[in-house]
Amino acid sequence: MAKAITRRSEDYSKWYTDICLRAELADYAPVKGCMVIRPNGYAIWENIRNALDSMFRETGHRNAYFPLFIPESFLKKEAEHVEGFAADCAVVTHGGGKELEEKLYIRPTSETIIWHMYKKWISSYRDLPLLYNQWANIVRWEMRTRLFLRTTEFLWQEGHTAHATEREAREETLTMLEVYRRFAQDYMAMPVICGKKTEREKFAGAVDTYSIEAMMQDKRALQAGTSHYLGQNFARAFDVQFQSQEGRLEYVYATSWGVSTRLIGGLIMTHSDDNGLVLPPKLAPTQVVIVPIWRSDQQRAEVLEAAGKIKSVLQGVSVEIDDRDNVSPGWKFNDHEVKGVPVRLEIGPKDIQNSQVVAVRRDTGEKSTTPMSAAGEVIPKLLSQIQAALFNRAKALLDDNSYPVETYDDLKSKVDQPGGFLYAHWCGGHECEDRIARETKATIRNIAIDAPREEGACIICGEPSPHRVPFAKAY
RNA sequence: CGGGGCGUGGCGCAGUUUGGUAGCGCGCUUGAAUGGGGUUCAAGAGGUCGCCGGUUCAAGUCCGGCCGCCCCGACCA
Repeated sequence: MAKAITRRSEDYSKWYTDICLRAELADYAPVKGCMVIRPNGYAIWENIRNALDSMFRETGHRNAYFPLFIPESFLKKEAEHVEGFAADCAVVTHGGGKELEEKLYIRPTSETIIWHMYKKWISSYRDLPLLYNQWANIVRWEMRTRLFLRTTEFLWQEGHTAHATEREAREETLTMLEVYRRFAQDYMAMPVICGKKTEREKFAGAVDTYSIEAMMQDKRALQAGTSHYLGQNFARAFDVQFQSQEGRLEYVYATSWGVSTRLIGGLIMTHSDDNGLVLPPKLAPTQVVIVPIWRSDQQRAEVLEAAGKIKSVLQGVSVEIDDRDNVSPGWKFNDHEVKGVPVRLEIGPKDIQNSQVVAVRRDTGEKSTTPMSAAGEVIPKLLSQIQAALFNRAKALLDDNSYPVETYDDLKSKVDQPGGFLYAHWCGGHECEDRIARETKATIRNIAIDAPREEGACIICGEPSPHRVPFAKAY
């Protein structure tokens, strides 16, 4: 018996790490806080990237690439931004064996260098909007790291757009938030709540930050994507003005938005179980694995031939035939379970005889028998059923663990056990929010744009509150 | 930065208390049988015990120093 995966009930955090390592998604790199994304993990990232990339294209964006190094002076141009990021940066002081005249920061995010360039490219309303995105790596010197969820270096996508009007920029911010919501729901099978971050939680340099927030199986929140309305902050800092149709000189309005490899952490903690990784079919690198079973060489040939036929019938489905001869079928079952392949097909001599195939769902473990002739229709259908079932299960967890709390004592007693999203009245004041965060470690995840109006009193100060906001502990 | 843990074949660990020929399990290689839920047997390969210094006839083990990683917390996506 190989070493078992730690059970969620025993140690959720250890379980998470076990999944990452055992499913061979990632491994620890020699540098503290850094990880290697292994092919199994990277293939998921590629699927995420491909899906998002086409959604970005459909909304009019183009990809570009900006450099890794940012001159120190750039980072200092926007006051809040430097305060938020400067301390978390890796800094290059030497190059080519000489001390540099100006230090180079490894980008923690690219607003500054991008807005430096936008100044060159924007002079008229005719140059707007600029709708750029880049896929890149960034570095933030975090104190405490966790595979995928928070690593020193990580991969992400950052959109940076420039607009002539506030209205247009605000629309863009919400459009991209909606893209993220749709992606989370349709591809990751991960339901999220959308809304605006509080002042305390917003991005350094933004006017408004919006986020999608998911609930993990331990009922903690995961901020899974952010979309910022930057107003004219960066345009002013980098002096990016344009001449409007009316001939006035105006500062450009900006947005930025991003998701990262953290999404893979979210994917793991949303769907996986004590037996290993569980992946939604739409993002699974291998959607179907065929495990052929044989004894004699003749059976081997027959079974492999049947497996090949099934594979060829499943056009548009990512199918792998596991024909390894050095491990037993039972070993393979386990292996693909740990690695999260959504559907396993077993084909052995018995099945050949009955001209059928046995299908096993990763999410439920349910076995079914399908006539080989029907596999072409049944299997794709099964994959979409799994995709839907995963979403429904996650949605049920989110719904079942979102509930109102009426008093601060109530919140305090429930924030750890049972946990979840605790909806409470809040006056909107920074002090009340801060006290709750300090004393309970629960933060306001976001404020729904269409939060139903409900008059109430702040659970801290008693001042009027127009609606409830969700408090939760977050990753 | 504070607290905890760990550094010994590829991986997981024992051995350190009481100094005396470096071990176990898994994996790997070869062969045979096996094959519908982590298969069995046999034979092999593989280690300057994190680094530097000291004590000693003799150090994985004792002493001093250093380095690194992981986990928990403060910071954050």
